[in-house]
Amino acid sequence: MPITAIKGMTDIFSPEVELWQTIEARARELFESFGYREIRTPIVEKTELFARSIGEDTDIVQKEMYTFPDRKGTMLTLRPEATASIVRAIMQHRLYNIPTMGKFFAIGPMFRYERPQKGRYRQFHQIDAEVIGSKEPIVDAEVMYWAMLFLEKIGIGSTELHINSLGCEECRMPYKRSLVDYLKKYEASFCRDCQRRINTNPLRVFDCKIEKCKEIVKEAPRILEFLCGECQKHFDSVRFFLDQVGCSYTVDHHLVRGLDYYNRTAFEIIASGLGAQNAVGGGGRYDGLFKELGGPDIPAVGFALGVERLMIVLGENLPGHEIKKPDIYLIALGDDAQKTCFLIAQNLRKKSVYVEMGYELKSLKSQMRRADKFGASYVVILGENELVKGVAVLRNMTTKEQFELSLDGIEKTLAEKIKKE
RNA sequence: GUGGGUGUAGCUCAACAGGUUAGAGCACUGGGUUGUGGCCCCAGAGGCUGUGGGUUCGAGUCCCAUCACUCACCCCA
Repeated sequence: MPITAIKGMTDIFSPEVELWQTIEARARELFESFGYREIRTPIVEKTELFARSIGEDTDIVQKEMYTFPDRKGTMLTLRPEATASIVRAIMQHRLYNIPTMGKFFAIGPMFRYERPQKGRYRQFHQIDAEVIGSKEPIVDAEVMYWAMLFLEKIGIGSTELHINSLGCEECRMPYKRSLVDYLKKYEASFCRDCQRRINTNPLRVFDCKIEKCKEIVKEAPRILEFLCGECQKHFDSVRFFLDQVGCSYTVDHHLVRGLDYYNRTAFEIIASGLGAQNAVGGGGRYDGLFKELGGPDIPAVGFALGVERLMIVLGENLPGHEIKKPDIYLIALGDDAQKTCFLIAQNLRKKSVYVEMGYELKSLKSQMRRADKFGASYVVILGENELVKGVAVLRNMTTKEQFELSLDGIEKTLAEKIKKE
């Protein structure tokens, strides 16, 4: 096997690909009900876009991006997430000026140079949604509701919605200070990773899986106690609307997001069966991002679902997926018969009949076996004898009944027969 | 980047404590009377045992290295 796919990048083919198609179709349907419009942005962007939006100091930007110069030396990056590109596109085309266009969705591949493991790949796919132009908490709630409803619709019922508020600039700084002060007191007791985190990204200490660290963190100050009046009001309101639609959730004080642009509402959807990578989706509010990227001051909320992770969670409970079976399998015996069959096949397909045919001139027996493997409903046999008589044999594969059909207008006869069933 | 696990036929797996031409099931190809599928029967094809070294009279089996896959850390969807 000389050339294989790149590490962490997978080929998707039947029968899984059909499942991908339905998942995507369901997402599109549901987006439509909520008024989302699709947006397709390039997979490659200038590196600067991601560096500025996601944050220079984040892991994604520091060590996980596929970055390379193009032939003129411009630094480009394969998108590691969708939000930055979408925000860029909205700004570039001033889409925020169109009153009916505030909700966008995108489905496609993302790239991160990480060590692959269960539920984590270097090329992975996201279903992404972004709502721009409103700072209202009602939107946050609706966005989360979409995600939970979608999961339910595709058969993933047992998930947990975790929410938290990250506050705004005003309340986050005092909180961070207070948290760092607290953590520093116990610095020596933390694991090496956490000791590092205290300085680099103190909020992440909450995620540590080591018992000792968890123990200390339990008593740490909570962001929610530091929220300013506005942020508190916002968060309460988000909760109110979630309650109203019967969307259950847990407030997770430890929930932190790895991208710098989030503020206020942050959420994650956790599912079992995923191993260590247990989030099927996550998102939050990013009111400052447009401005940060040099655009107008436009508030926004968004989220992404990991398609591969959805697949893992669906696991065995995949919605039954029948691969389409041919209506007719054409068997030709001999060169002349094959020429006629070829024409019949194409004519039938023009009439939207699913036709398979034996391209190899093999024995009738082996062609019948192949027709059976395809699960064809009917087989049409055309050999020398039939050709002379100007007929073809039609065999019903379930009843085993067979009779001759005139070759004259045979496509019409067959197409009508198929459509009647 | 750091650890652990695993690499034998297209797939799923065998091969006693190192011992002849590495096996099975499924899948594949052909056949079981001239041109009729599923079940069954027969036959066939398919592997430099991931790769490279080493130990040994002898290595799929033991050792080292390397690569790939996988799980976990880290981080995230």
